[in-house]
Amino acid sequence: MTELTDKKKMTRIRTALPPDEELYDLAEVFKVFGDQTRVKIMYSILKGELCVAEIADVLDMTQSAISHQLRILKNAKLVKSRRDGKVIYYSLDDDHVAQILQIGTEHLEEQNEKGEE
Amino acid sequence: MTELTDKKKMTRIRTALPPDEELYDLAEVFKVFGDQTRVKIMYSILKGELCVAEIADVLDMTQSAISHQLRILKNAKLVKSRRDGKVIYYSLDDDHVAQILQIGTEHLEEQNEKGEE
DNA sequence: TGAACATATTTACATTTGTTCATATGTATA
DNA sequence: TATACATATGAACAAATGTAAATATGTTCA
Repeated sequence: MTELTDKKKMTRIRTALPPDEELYDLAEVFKVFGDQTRVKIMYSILKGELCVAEIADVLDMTQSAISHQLRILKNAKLVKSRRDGKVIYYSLDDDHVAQILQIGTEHLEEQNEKGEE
Repeated sequence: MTELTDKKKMTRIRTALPPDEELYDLAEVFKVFGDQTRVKIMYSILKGELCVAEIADVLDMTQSAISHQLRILKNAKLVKSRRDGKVIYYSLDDDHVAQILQIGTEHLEEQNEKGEE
């Protein structure tokens, strides 16, 4: 007599999952990574801080658009800011941000290699 | 005579960015990570493969919903599948997927610690 | 082959998300 | 304090995204 699914095993796996709240937060963080403009902003400040106007110049977008995305990035704690007079400089908040960008890029490269075979 | 932005510096940074197509693809991958259900699915199969019905059982969701999300995960090459009779088993596609989940979780923990201070 | 089962797909809908334009806030300095 | 400058915000709209219900596909085995 076999069951469709091994209830005990499924319960074990379900119990081992991180709490819902943590998984929710995790998804929220990745959601912030999931936009081309924001990825570009993060890459722009990967090597050093830039102010809003500079980022807008690099990406050739309006100051308003950049400011909006920077707020989202800052709320998610992916970037931090520092004021110097009337200029506000933005940089990546912690090392994990660069790491995630890096591993994501590696993943893409690996998948591309696989695809070429 | 100072400029608002140092055009040469901005051009240098702009030129150093990965090509647009790559940044687009990167954002697309993270977009797939940016959903609670998909994060849960990936965590469910972190330690070993499961079939659709089992995942549906673990997450207490319909088979249809899980199947939809699995297709999105598979298109993004985040999970792979293997058929055994009529059952299809899903597992993480490559090690980067687990790494990204891991670093994302670390990021959250670090930010939570900062917040508690 | 046909019935039963596991998974996939289609369609339609509601919600979320990104962008733009206009305007507001806050800071430095004359 | 008035002005100029750098950045932030609000509202409105278009586009992308997730979900649910119904149905289709593909596989096994009697």
